Amino acid sequence: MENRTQTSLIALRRILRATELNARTLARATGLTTPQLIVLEIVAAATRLTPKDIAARAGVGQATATALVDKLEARGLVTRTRGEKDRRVVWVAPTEAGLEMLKAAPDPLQRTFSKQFEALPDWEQAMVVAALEKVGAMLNAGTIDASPLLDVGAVDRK
Amino acid sequence: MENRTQTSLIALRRILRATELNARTLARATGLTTPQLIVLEIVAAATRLTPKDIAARAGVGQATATALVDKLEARGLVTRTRGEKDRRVVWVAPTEAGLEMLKAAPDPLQRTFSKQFEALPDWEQAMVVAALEKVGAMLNAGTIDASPLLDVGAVDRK
DNA sequence: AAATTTCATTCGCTAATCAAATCATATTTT
DNA sequence: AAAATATGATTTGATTAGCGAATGAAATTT
Repeated sequence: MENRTQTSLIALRRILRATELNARTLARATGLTTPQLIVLEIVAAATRLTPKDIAARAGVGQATATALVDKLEARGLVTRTRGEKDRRVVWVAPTEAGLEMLKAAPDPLQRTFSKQFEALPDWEQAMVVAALEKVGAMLNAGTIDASPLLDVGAVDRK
Repeated sequence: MENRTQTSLIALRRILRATELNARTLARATGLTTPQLIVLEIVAAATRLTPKDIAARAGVGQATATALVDKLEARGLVTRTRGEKDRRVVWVAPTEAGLEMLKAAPDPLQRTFSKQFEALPDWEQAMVVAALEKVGAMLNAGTIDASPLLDVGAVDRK
């Protein structure tokens, strides 16, 4: 019974796999790619923000954010407006069409999850929440102090 | 309790985020990109297999698998050999250097997770396993759970 | 022997991503 | 005020990933 670690790792992978597949399906359904959809969600959630903010929230570079906004703008899902007070900034906002798109194609994975989660008995909901938070904490603990470990480095450095 | 759904979704996102960051860090440490590393892991776990197998296990097209093997071969991490019996097939196998690379830079996320998981009291291990499996099942309920595709190397291979 | 299937690879194309350079507009210093 | 510096967005140039269709080579089937 020692490979519970294995079992949990497999379960984790299955979760990752499911979300990955979901992203692709969703992308195909909306005609948008995953990164584009993420940006659209970010924009819609904030009602108005700059490319720099988008980059920070999406975890990509500014150049990439600009490129993604280009795509969305070309599709009429977001608009760009020069800042009045500071003309260097650009405000990106969702259009009606953009909001519609999100409403029409809500994240099916989230939907499925929510629906099933809410159907669980109370004790099981509590268990799932506790376990997920535990796992999240464990993984994040790793990322933070794993830096030295990661620099096993020079493996391929020149 | 509407809130618990939210909480669990947030926890899930945190887990996804952690794994994503991990992939990037790891890629940087090894000098390989994430897909390349995945392929290398698959190859190393199987000791010898065809591009077709790789494609199936990595969940990408055959053409993409070929391209990734190209990169790894150019770096001297894997070798290609024509099949003796059936000359259409190509056997891809890890080189010493390839195995070294994986040994030198093992997946830190898995490491951290395993370590912390094993430190948990028995009841909590059981809870985490149960919850992760539950979540996996819930997420997969929506999609068609392609079992062969789940066969992603290292972790779940003997 | 001819047709079909099966693999791997190549080709053309799109998308994501980054770093560095560029351009326009503040803000700060001298 | 003029010059220097800083900031924000974009452009440019490059690499990587990925797909589908076409190609080529080697079985296998008819």
